[in-house]
Amino acid sequence: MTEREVRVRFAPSPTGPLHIGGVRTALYNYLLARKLGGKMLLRIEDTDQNRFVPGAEEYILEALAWCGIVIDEGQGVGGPHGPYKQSERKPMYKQYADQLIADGHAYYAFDTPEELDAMRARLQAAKVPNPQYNSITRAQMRNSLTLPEDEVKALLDGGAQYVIRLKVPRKEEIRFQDLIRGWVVVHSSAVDDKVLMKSDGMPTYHLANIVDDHLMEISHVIRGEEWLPSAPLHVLLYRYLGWEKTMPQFAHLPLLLKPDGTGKLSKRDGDRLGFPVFPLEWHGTDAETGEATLSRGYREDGYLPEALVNFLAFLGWNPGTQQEIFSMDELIQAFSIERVSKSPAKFDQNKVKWFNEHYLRAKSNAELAPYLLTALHEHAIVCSQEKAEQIVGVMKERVSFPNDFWQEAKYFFQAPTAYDETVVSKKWNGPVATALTAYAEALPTTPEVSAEGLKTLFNDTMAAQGLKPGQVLQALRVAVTGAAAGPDLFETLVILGVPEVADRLRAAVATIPVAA
RNA sequence: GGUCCGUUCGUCUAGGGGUUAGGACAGUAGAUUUUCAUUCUACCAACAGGGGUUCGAUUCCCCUACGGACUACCA
Repeated sequence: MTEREVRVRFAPSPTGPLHIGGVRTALYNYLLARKLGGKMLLRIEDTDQNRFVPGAEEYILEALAWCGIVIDEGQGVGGPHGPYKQSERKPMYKQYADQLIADGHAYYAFDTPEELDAMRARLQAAKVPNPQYNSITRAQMRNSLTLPEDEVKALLDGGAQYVIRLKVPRKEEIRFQDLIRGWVVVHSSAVDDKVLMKSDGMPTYHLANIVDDHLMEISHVIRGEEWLPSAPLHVLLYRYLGWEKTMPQFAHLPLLLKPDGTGKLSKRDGDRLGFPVFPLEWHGTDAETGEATLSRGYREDGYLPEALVNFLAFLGWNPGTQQEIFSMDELIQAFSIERVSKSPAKFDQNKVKWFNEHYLRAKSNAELAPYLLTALHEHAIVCSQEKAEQIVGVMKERVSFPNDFWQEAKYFFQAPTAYDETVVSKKWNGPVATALTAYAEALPTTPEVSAEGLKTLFNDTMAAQGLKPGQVLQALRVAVTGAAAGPDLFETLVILGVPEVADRLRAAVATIPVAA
């Protein structure tokens, strides 16, 4: 390949929310495009009108944007090769099917679904290993290869329903080089006479895909492994259409597998597995019952897009170095399609979580504060930006998701209504209660409202009470927060503020009974 | 069933004819910490099996097993 502009495309079907495997496919396409200075296209493959799902296209656009995958050309962006939605390109495909027929590489088929079923049943009964419409069986079917010319003409003129099928040669080795797998060789007898044009006048995936990739000057086709079996068919199409010289290079990505059992990760696995398989939340309807369904999304679950992207990039690829943390720009620099592995990868929930914690901790308090503020707002709690930043600052080391901030930091806004039993029973007693009362009294006199200042005051007060700080510390935390564990206690007190701490101490001493 | 693809620690993977088979996540233990978490340190843990080729194979070849994808007028 010399001097050809690199143009890759992500071509999903709008049949529902884009799932995480699709996001990875898009990501690899994007990384390659950027790495090689090429273009990333987005094409919507909606040739199946029955499976169209409203909102799916918008979802795809939003999900890619959230992940930071930028589309250079295509649906939602525009460009010189539009339209980028196949249903809007419908009139463009027929001529290529006609050309194939004229060249003897395709033919009309008039078989009804019932006739096709009957054929398959017949072959099955005859123990034919692989029942298909092919170079052998087409001789027994009703098509323009078996029917007299005038009858075919009459059928076509009479408006009979027909499809156009590719005439796959009987004995031919079809080979192509896959960027990830090397040479792949398939015998043409394993490929059936695929339908190219459906009876509703729409092309099938195979035709539309090849025509569009050609017209859009796609240089690399990077897609999931589920397409590998039909790649030989696509090679045939390029050849018969006369486009073999500019045929894109293929790269078939290994699949993403379910973390538990076996099989590829599917849209349905979401709730069952307890983690999202979609980038964004999806409001759908159950196909059977028609009831509204809600599928979790990484975004709503509190994952940072950079964490998801970093994790996904490493599922099936690695740079060959020990570095694991990569920003999008670093991924672009390091990416190469040759280093994509051949074997499928199981989804690892722990690893995504780890990536998320990493990116969460790397964020500034100012960046994190909005997450807390949003939750606070939902609970009608007013909080300053400054205080929110302080809180996330002490909390970010201990949470996995920004969504956890509210839950973990509740006591900054609400005085405890219950006190941790274990600590109370072990650490709470008369002298401790007295000492805490003394501390509450002393607090307003502290020369310095800082973690250091409050700690010094605490130590001095305890000394005066004849107690060691360690004997009272735990009780202090429980009295103020209700919890047994949390971030640095004196930092917490500073954020709470002296008057509030003093109030809470008095309340605790008044409510917690002293063991006899 | 048929065709195709795949197989290194529990998971993601590095490596590659001669290595103590490396890293990360998880797990375990310890250190630090007023606590939990963080952080740090250590430990645990793998070349699916069988044949070749070779002085030598986890690495190359073949077979078997296992896993997966595909096998629609769905993509």
